[in-house]
Amino acid sequence: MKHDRSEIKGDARPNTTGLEQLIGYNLKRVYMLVRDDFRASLAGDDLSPRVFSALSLTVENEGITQSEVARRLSIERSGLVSIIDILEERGLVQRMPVKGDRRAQALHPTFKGNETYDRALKTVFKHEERAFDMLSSVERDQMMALLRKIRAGSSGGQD
Amino acid sequence: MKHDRSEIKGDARPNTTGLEQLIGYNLKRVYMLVRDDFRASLAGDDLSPRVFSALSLTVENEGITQSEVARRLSIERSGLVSIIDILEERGLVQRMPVKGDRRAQALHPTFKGNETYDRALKTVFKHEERAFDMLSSVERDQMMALLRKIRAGSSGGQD
DNA sequence: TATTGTTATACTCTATAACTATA
DNA sequence: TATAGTTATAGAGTATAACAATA
Repeated sequence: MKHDRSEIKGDARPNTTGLEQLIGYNLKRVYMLVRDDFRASLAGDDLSPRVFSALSLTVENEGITQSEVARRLSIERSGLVSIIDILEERGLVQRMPVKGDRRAQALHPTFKGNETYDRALKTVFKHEERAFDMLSSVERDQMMALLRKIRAGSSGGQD
Repeated sequence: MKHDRSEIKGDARPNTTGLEQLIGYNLKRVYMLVRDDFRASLAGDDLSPRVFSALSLTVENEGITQSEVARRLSIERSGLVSIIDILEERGLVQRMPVKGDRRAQALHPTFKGNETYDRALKTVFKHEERAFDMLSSVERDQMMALLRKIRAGSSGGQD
């Protein structure tokens, strides 16, 4: 039997075993911490993470199509519909025809959309400041570099 | 207007703006990549991430109560019930009475539970090897250290 | 044939509230 | 009063399959 625990009493087992030794588990816990703070931060502007990210891509890439947004966020086209619906109902984004391809819908931010995004982005910067304030500037750069390296190294993790 | 895009044509905008500059967004994308590979890895043993983590805590802390498992995983007690149900139905874990507190249920791994965990843990190690194989040994240690520092620095992120 | 946007549908994960039996 | 386990329920978030219009 591999798990002979007869010599270990109660909780004396070191946390070098089990979940805590796994990078993936620590990654999950950190992701959840950061996500919760992110969500709470943007709740004031009534923006969910999904809606914020779609707004961001629209503002930063005026005229982008829905399919392209879905591709960049790695979600299904079908799932994006309700997100754009929300942005359009709130007057932050407009669906407009694409000349040359009558299937596609180009997404354009409204003035209010740009304003809302600018405000939200400031909120997000404050959130990042808070969420990672236990890291030094060098450590944050390290973190970003490691995350980018993992994304670049995983097949299909480009965008 | 802050977002004057008149001087930027098409997609020429550098990706130092928007989502890609955020640690949180890169964290999310990496988490999703790793989670998908983790899930696919354990699918062969018919274990979801949730079930695996509960099994892990049970094997590593024989006699742990449901409430304690929920606390350590930062999920609600109510959500744990179905997870333990699955483990018990599959004969991997047994609910047993706690002497001195008749409200509590102590969780004990069965022989099969220990076996299954050992096998699953090997699978998970292979998954981690694969998911982070673009990082050097030093970089993996860096990553782990950074993640632990973030958890330690966030209020309530101890366990 | 393939792609865009869309709808309908279902499934996973999780949170909340309420209940019971104990403490 | 507070806690452990449980049930019922509802809400996100996401994936799949199918469809009409267009390429």
